Amino acid sequence: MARPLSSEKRTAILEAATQVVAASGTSAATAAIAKSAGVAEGTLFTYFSNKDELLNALYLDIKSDLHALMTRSLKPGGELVDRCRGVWDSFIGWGLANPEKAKALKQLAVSDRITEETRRLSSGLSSPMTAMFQECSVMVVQKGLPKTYAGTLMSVMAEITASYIAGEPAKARRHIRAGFDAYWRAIGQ
Amino acid sequence: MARPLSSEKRTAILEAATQVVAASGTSAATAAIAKSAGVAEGTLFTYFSNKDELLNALYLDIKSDLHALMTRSLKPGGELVDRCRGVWDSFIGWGLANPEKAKALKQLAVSDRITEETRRLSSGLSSPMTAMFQECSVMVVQKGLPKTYAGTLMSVMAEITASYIAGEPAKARRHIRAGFDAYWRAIGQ
Amino acid sequence: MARPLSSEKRTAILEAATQVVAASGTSAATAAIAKSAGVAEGTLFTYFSNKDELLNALYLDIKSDLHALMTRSLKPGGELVDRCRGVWDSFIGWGLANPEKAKALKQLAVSDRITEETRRLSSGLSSPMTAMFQECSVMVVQKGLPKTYAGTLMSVMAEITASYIAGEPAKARRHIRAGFDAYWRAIGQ
Amino acid sequence: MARPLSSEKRTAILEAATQVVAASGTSAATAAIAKSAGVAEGTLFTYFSNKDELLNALYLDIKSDLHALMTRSLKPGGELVDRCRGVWDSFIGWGLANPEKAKALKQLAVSDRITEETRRLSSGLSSPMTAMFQECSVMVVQKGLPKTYAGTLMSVMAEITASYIAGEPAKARRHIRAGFDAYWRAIGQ
DNA sequence: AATGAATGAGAATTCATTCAT
DNA sequence: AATGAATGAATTCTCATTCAT
Repeated sequence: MARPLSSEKRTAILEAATQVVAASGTSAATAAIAKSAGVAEGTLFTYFSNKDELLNALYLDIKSDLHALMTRSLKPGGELVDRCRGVWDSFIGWGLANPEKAKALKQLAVSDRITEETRRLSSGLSSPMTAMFQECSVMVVQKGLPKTYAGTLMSVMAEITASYIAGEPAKARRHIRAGFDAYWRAIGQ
Repeated sequence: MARPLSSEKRTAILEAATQVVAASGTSAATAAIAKSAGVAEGTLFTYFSNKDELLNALYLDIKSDLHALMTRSLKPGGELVDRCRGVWDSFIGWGLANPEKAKALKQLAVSDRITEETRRLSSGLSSPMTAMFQECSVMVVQKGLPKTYAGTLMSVMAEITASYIAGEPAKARRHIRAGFDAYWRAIGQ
Repeated sequence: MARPLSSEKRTAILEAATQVVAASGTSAATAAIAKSAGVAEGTLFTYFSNKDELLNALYLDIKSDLHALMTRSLKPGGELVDRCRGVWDSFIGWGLANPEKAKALKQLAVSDRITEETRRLSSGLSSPMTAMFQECSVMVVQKGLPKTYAGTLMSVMAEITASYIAGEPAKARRHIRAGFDAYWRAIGQ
Repeated sequence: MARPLSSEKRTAILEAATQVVAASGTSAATAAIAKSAGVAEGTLFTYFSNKDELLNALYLDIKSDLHALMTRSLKPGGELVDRCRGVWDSFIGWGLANPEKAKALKQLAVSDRITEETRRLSSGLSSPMTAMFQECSVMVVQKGLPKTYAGTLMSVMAEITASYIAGEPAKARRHIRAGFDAYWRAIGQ
């Protein structure tokens, strides 16, 4: 007993899982993840009782990271449009700075191994952001769109913007700006 | 000439694959697909030389189905906005009418088992639609967005619209209309 | 009914089997043999009721070919040593002229799919040769060796001679002569 | 350090493989080998990464065993003929004492799953024996035979001697003596 | 707690043989 | 008789998970 679970090891496993899932999808072998984390195959299972639990934890971990960043970048006050643009910028910036996390997240998002519970938990992560998108909901509903539309749309539009940037890194700034403008035309004022 | 390869059987396998991939993703077992198609495990491999070939064929098959419908719904002439709305409507209508195909397609689209070649083939399927989105490219480029933006954006916006409809089937009409209006604000005129 | 079994087709299958077994051993697929013979997969089974029967027939076929040649080259009369040398020469000549048959035969000889019955049948094939080796048996028995030693030894010594020739084709004549001389020292006078 | 790889288990697998390959050839199922070794099907693959590796390891293992014995029986000094006879005796003795190893070796020797590399490794196993056959090479070359003839011929002549002994075990001594005498007439003095 | 060997239930694929045409 | 699609048992190998050390 004695030795407590090491959070370093847990982190190492999650980081390794990010790389490996980004590269090979959710069918990545747990042995490959353990090896990449520098721990034994069996050790992985003292931190996560099975592969699904690991994948769900990874999903939450990456989402937390993303939301933490976006929340940090959300200075209260100012025009709604400016705050939204700030979130948009940091959202895309995160994807460019963390391509492996972004890729892993994409894989996890479509996997049926991520439970509804996990998805629910992840969407409740960032209250400041939630609040901001709630402010948007008035505009959005006036247009006949569902309340949560602003958040959902930003997520998918940011993603396609990121993929255009991946193809033309030199034009990143233009894509970011034009992408947000399109977004705002769709839902803003 | 012995028993000829039966296109019914090929179709049955593709249909079974649609169901099974929709339910379990691309990790679905070929045995499960064969069983669901009512053929022997080995028979699957007389129609598709291996699993990857089956998945790629399935991707093309579903895409063809979708594009065929959208092309049919594309009456030449008339305002660009009206033609775009027609495509939008039939795109979403197809997803609602073929939820399994839509779900399977989503899984296939993110799988790295679908080759670049297949993706290329599938995007060249519907020339009338390609032409329509090319008409959009002028507007889109004026807004600083990439040439292919109109098609890409419609695809993701239609998809989120479909998911809202799935949650509130009664409001389908409203979602479809409001969704397209948002789309057109983003890229149109 | 009508059409009788075509001996051409039977021959084609045996020839194809020779090639394919030479190349891939007795684990060669019957489908590969049929294809190489230019007949349908199923047709093979109207000529040979199963794979083992085909392999045994092939063994006998090749052995017959070999024995026929050696019997032809056996002119009656003359010294025993000269007749033996004649058989030796034609034995090795056959292997050099029919490398695929030789290779297939080698594979078949060690396979446990060739029955004892087949092996027995094959050794009784050439009576003139049997007679010659029986003449040898006197010498051989005087040396404390088993009666059938002369035939057995020639078979293995010729085979290693052939493999040396395969490595140094230019020295074929010398290998053939020196090989026989060694053989005759072992069992002759 | 968890359970260490057990050399007992490795040995058990190789022994099981010997039996099974002797009985069924190289097409023996890995499952059958594992079962016969008393380990799980998967365990075989922690000791040998695939079937070919197992077969090659088995080939080397049996050859080592054989060469070790023959090397042990090779007392330095004395006449060449006596040393050769010693090797001959122990070669045949090994085959009689280890019929399964002998049979498995025969199957492996003709299989194309045994690589050139493995064959090369195996022939370099016993340097004392190599040296002895090199001493023979002078005699052999004088007779117009290839340098390596002595070793090659002993191998095949011993093998046919062993098979005669298998048919008449009571006459083992006579076969062994007469066989070697024939061998020595062929290549000696 | 950490390790990694052991396990055995699948997974994809092959293939001899059958059988509808 | 000839064809080749259909069959399903068998094969090699993988992998999440367990468990002895």
